[in-house]
Amino acid sequence: MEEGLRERKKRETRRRIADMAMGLFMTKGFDNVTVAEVARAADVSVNTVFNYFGTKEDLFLDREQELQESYDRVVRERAPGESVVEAFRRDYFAAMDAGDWRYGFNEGADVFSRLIMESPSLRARAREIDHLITMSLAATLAEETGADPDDLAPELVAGQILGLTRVVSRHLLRRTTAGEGRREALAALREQARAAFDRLESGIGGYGRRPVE
Amino acid sequence: MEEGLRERKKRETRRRIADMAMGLFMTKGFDNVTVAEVARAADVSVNTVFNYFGTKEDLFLDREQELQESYDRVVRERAPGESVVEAFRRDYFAAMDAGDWRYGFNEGADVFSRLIMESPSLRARAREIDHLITMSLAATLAEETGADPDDLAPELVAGQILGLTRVVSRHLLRRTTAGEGRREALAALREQARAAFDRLESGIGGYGRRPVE
DNA sequence: CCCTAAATTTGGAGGCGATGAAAAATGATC
DNA sequence: GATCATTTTTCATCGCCTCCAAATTTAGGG
Repeated sequence: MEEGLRERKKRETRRRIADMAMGLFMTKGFDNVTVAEVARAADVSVNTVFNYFGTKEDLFLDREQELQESYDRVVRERAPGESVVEAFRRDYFAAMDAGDWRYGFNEGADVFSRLIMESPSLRARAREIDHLITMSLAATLAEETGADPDDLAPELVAGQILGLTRVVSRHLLRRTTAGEGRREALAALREQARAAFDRLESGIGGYGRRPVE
Repeated sequence: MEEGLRERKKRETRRRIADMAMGLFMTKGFDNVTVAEVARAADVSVNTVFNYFGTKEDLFLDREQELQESYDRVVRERAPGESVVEAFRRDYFAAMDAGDWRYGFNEGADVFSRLIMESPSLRARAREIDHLITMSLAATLAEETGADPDDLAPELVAGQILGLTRVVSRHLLRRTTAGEGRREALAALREQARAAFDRLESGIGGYGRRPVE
């Protein structure tokens, strides 16, 4: 009894709902699709949709929660002699080469991101998830470094690192959206990511220093 | 015709709605107050409430938008020879001494913050405002430093600085909520804020470096 | 097979935030 | 005081979401 009929049907229903929803969102935009519409397309009742997904937003941002585990692993599996930032730098550049979806480097990530940007409720939910992921990473950092519970460093470091990846990846979206070829945009991004990580490592103490008159 | 009766009444109505709303929110919690309730308390119709405030959340977070201008000024009015981070450090510590509400140092900021934390929709809206403020600060930084439009430094620096203030200020809330006296909590916070700004200036390049085996 | 217990799905009623349009009230203007 | 513009109200409606009870489906044992 590895997997009963019940379990399989549940998994299938969940997937059918999510797939139908994504299809509708992609073609019509998130706010122009009602939950009733999704339910009809998936051939279930509205209540069943809310049975599997807490909110309409979760229909769209289903996979985002997996990121949490991914980032935690980057820290935990960093190499001997490697700092946390170095580990993320390595992970980020590897993701660029591999077209990893975690940082928005996959084909079609632009459509996905644009849909989020265009919907206030999706933006809000995405930010909430970002925050949860940051807190999770902070907890992992605190555990890995044996930090004091009152030490703010883990939370600050987590915020700075993830903030960096989000800003840099968002810039890629801006460029491709502006019509620039994906190839050139990625090449330019590599340089900007390098500079960003460098600045993160060496600090921004002198940034924008006003000259003495 | 400095100010007609019309203008005055509008201002009064707006204020009455905001005040009544805040009073209800404080005593019953944000999610336990309906817009209809606010309207009744302010003696207007529901539509009038939405006439003055775009959403229910804006009833609560009315003043937050002023922060934008405030942070921009910190950058623009930094002293000769002073870097951006130094200017914010100075502003932040001055605010601590003055009990400034901008960073949550005023009396009663804890109640305010707790209400935000406890309501998902308020949290979401607060984060959206945070993001807008960060983007505004980034634009100011770009202008002040004459940065290239493709330079990500302004956005990254803005995010790091404001992220720092939010994390540190949130820690004060955690401490006072835990029962610690405001006096001691503030004293401890000073040291933590100093460490946080130092780390921001000098970078986190070596953070969490795993020892070579 | 049949029966029962448990899980899943459904329908219906309703609350709440938000929008839109037309009617009513109020202030401004001449 | 009549007229015009603005503001407020009323009324209708939509969409997300919750709660509850009834109906359906599956699991497991006789």
